[in-house]
Amino acid sequence: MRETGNAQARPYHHGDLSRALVEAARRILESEGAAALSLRAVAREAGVSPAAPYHHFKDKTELLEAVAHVGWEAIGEAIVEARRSAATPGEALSNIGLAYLNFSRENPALYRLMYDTTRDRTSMPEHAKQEDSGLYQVKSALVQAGADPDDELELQLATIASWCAVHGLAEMCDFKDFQAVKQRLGGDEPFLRAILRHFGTFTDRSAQGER
Amino acid sequence: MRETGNAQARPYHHGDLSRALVEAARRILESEGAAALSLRAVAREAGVSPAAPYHHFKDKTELLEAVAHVGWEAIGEAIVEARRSAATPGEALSNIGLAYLNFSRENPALYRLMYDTTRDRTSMPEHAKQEDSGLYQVKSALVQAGADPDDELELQLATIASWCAVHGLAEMCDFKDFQAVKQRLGGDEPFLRAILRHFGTFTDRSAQGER
DNA sequence: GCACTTATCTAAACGGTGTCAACATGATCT
DNA sequence: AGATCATGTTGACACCGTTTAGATAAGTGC
Repeated sequence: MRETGNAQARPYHHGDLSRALVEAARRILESEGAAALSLRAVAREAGVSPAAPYHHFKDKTELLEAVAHVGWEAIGEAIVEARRSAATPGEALSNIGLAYLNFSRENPALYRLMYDTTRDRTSMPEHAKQEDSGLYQVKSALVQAGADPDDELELQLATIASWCAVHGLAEMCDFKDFQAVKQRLGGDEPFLRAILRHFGTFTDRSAQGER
Repeated sequence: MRETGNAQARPYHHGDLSRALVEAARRILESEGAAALSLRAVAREAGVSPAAPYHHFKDKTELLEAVAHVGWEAIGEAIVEARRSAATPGEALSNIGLAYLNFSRENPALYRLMYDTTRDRTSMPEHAKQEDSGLYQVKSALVQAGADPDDELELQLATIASWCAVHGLAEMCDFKDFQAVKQRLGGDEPFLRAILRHFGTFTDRSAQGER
């Protein structure tokens, strides 16, 4: 009954709350920050009682994980897109890094939430393990940029290093201490590119030195 | 009055609570984790009422910052020591990185707390800005390892990159996804060394390729 | 149509939290 | 001595995550 309007199933009397809750959470995260993201606030924002979410998520944690999930999907899409639009393999690598960083700078609270939930489980988000996911695109981009595809160990090390480096940069890139350097380089993006270039794993291995 | 026993000033009737609170917090952090670190729990552990801490710290945040502070001091000392015990400039660089990583692995909850509080202020901990602090030792170690001391910009970029990379690795190094690689390399330390070697900024610039 | 089951939501409560105002205590100073 | 001020306690407040019990509405079988 009712128009099935929004594409996905809307099962019972309220409309599908779980989606509404996740969206409410994202809204709060953007407008008021992580400190204001209480279960009760999310329920309030969605117009239901504080206990309602417990019929859709066993925990506050589980709700946050759902929010993080959509975040990982979004950043994954941004990465595939960034890679596709690159001219050279070397550019693809730095584009991936830049896409990751742009996402984290545009959604800082969401990115922190994403990372906190994955860190609590001490394991990569599920997407990262699927070939088509956009997160482990780094590995194949490394190969295209000149890494030896037969040296699996070396490849994994380079991938892990890339991941760590770009995550660290994502968390620190807005530190005030870097402002002077940023200005000297002419803005945020040149700064990020410069730092990426210092990470061994984001540089072009095929020797013609991009850009 | 009373024996001045523990070296430092113990001003009023209880003994100096602020130090006791910080130590209580560290104890809780180690034994029960960050989730259990409430102001009330800290007060309980220190044997005072829940409101007592407010005469020494204006906030829970301010108490946590004090805890983080002693953490930064400790990691700084570990870094100077690690650098001192290095034979070559290249070894000094990787030793610094490794000391940082060892500290974060031995005190995971404390390290996370340290980083969370500095991140909330979006600026490096104060120690990092002092020449003798052990944190900006990276810069001078880079010079000794072959970086051009006159190119201030390049030097700062390399330092920032090192910092970001090692922080990212510190946060991710216990991910289960890396266990296979670790085993293949024969343990945690070889793994960490290998990743460090992939960070452009931690490699020896003086061309003789350490180890 | 009906009863019955099941999913969903509400109301009310519990223990825990950060914080504050009011008050008590004891050290220090003149 | 008394006054002052730093330090402590008590008790309250609003908010939090979570659970229990009960209301309501949708789907299912007759």
